[in-house]
Amino acid sequence: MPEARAAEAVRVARGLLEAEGEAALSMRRLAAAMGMRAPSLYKHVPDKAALEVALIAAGLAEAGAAMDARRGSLAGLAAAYREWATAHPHLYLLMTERPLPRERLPAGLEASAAAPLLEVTRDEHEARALWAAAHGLVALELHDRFPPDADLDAAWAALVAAFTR
Amino acid sequence: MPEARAAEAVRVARGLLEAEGEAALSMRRLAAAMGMRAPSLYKHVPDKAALEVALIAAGLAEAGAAMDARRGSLAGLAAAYREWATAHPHLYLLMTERPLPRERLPAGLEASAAAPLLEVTRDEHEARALWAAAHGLVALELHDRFPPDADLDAAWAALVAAFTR
DNA sequence: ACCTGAACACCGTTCAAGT
DNA sequence: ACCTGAACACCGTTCAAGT
Repeated sequence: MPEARAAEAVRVARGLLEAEGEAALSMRRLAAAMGMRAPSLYKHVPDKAALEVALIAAGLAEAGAAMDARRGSLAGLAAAYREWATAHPHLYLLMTERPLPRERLPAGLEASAAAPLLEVTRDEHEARALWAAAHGLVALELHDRFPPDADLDAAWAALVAAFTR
Repeated sequence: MPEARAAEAVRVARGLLEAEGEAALSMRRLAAAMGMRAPSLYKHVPDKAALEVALIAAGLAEAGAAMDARRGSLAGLAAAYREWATAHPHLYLLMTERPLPRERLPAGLEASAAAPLLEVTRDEHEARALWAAAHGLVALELHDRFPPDADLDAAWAALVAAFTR
């Protein structure tokens, strides 16, 4: 897919998503931002799902790198996870609230994003539980599901404590 | 809101949501299922958001009751949470993936749904972390985000172990 | 009191037609 | 090769009009 104009579509799509949220990521809005009409987009990109796959892949790589930079400590990884997600809330939710399109993703991407967590846990099952816990805290925060007075720093500390010994 | 026809709208809306998912819960589909056109719905219900609030309130009450029935044991609560959520996947996601409309919800509903978790943890922060962990596992499962060969029973066991002592 | 069609401002996508 | 308008099958919502 990545001919010059397709790469531009992905770049502009990410800007729309991050700046204005999921609702702004429409083929009509994107086309307008590129100076064309929606049908023309289909000469450069197969469909909207392909655009989303490209955004998901980029997000996974970046989030993985952010965690890799804090490799080794559970508390550091948790902080890196929360920071990356809250810095890219709309992209984060796009990455986690639909099935992972594994066959359209670069080989090894999922595994390399998960590696820092596996390193810091006993086994894959504990790594899965830890990932889910971090995801749950982030997702509920991003969706404004906690009471307004909830102390989320304390909740993260409790999570880290639970998975430490 | 709950005049006879409004109550029917909520009932039929829940049927559509649970049977066919979020996309089926449209004002046009709902109206058709009730033998009318979409604009007529607005004589009985303020808007789609009000319908969703009614569904969320019902879901919270039911999930709370399911957990109340397994009060006391962390493992039992975790199992009750997972079972209720996977039995009502579309309603569960509707309940958790948007801000809680607290001012339109029956008083005390949120607190009573949270009570069984508070009972089994050290403090509110640990309760929050535990809820988030359970939510994360459920949400990632419902969205098909785990590898197809992931052992989710083992992940739930690891979660329970982490929060036990 | 209740329901309607028409309309408005949107979606993703296809396709014949224009340059 | 690239872009277009028109169309199709959808959204939530408003409103004047009908019974």
